[in-house]
Amino acid sequence: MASPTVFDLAQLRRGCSQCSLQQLCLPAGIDAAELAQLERIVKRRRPVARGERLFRAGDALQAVYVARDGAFKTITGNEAGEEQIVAFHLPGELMGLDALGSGAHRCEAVALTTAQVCEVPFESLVAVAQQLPGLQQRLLRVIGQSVDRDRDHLDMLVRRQANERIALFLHGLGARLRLIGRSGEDVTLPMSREDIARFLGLALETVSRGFTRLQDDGVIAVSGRRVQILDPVELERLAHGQEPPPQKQAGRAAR
Amino acid sequence: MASPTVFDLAQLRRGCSQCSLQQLCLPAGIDAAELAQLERIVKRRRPVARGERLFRAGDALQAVYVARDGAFKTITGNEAGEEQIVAFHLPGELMGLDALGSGAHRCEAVALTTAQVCEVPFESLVAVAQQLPGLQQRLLRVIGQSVDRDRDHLDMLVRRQANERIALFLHGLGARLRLIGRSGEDVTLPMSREDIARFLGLALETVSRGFTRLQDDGVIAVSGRRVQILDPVELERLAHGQEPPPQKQAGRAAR
DNA sequence: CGCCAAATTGACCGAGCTCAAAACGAGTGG
DNA sequence: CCACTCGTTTTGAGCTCGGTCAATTTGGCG
Repeated sequence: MASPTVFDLAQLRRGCSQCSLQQLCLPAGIDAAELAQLERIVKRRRPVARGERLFRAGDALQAVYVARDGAFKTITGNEAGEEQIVAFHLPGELMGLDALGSGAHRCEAVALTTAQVCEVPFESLVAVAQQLPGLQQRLLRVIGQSVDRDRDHLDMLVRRQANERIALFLHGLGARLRLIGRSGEDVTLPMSREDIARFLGLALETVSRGFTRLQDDGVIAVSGRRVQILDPVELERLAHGQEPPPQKQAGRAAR
Repeated sequence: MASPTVFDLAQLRRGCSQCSLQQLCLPAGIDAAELAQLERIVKRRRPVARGERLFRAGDALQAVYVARDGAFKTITGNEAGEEQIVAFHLPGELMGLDALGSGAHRCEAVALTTAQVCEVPFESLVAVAQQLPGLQQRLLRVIGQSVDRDRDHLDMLVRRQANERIALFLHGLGARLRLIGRSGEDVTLPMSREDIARFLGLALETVSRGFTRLQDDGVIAVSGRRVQILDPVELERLAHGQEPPPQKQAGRAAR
């Protein structure tokens, strides 16, 4: 929305050295010569359309992926057919590591919006990492960060009230958006209420009610997928399980 | 129980090449020369007592650990002070990888029973892996398997009924025990009901009731921490969300 | 303007949490 | 061998949070 979305071939060709995610993505902390070697194996793909899949469950591990912009969800199909959301992926966050254990993907990566994706053939990545200690360490760290996000997700699901989960979700999303230089206080959610519900282990109605509650309490302002964090401090309090103080500034009594 | 538990110094000194976990642990799939190089950096520690900690939250990443026998839990402290159980670790399953992302441990590893532990200094491990492609791949795979277990845990917690979680837990534990050559049908649980509850995101009373229910239905026999799987097929059905058939063989009507 | 998907709101109900008490088992000491 | 204690586990009873079903409302788009 903010920037023109014309099809910019030049931008498409830009390498890691000019990518705004350089400090967050695999290239972080390796020197110029090493960067060149990494760049040689990275493929940049043309835009991925909303709903398109990078890989499917059962696919052999060919490559790992990083979005330059846009957003993805990784999902697994419950044997009941219901889809469960494993993670959301923002730009700079690696996708495809779920195949490390068995060599085949356990989930599918679906684009939530149109997106630009870098693809790194896995064999080449491992081979290059073998030669470059810096990249090797970087790779382990990126994997670790992905595990950390999974852990945060887990913390969100265990023994937490619905409202707590929702606050935690908004809080965490804001923090990650700020990391990639976007506002964490004025967010246009790339995912539906149903996606959020399936991520948080709640019914979609509960998510909707939670949003409404936060709005009534003056913590956020919601308009469809646009969410503004009005009171980050209070949001953080709620995320950590504190009940809202009995009386609040915004008009809740007046319905 | 089966083998004498005298303090066996010789066994303590035995290297990876004679370890029964060789096929599951890091050494799997690397050749003899490589194995020797790995062995050089592995430290074997004397027994760890029940309740002892391998590392604490916030500790810098020094080493990763593998139990040769015994069992561990990794826990994180809820800010509320309540401990949340992140994972249980059986022999051959790596511990300490939670520090990969930030360089510091996010959780603590606590021994559930007396245990024998191998300690692998992390820096050395990475350095050796740098030189040995086989070990490098092995390391990534072991990390991946650990992520897979986390994923299974997550699947257990999201949108699953209490009874389903419990069945899934027993089923998964049995499968992992069978992998290390122990019976999956006759298990002495190393953890308390409370530990299980904190792992499954349930109240301990709910876990206890779930066990009783499974016993009443003739699926398992429970006696304290001893659990026998009487009907593995039915257990698997329950684990996958199927309700028990209306009429069961065992006497439930007769209380 | 009308259509369809997404989101909100309402009403009801049941799984599972909480509080409470009893039963059990493993030590410990007389 | 029994009595006593302490921790773990089981069982019971009631209530609440959040799921389910259903009816609107909203918003995007042809």
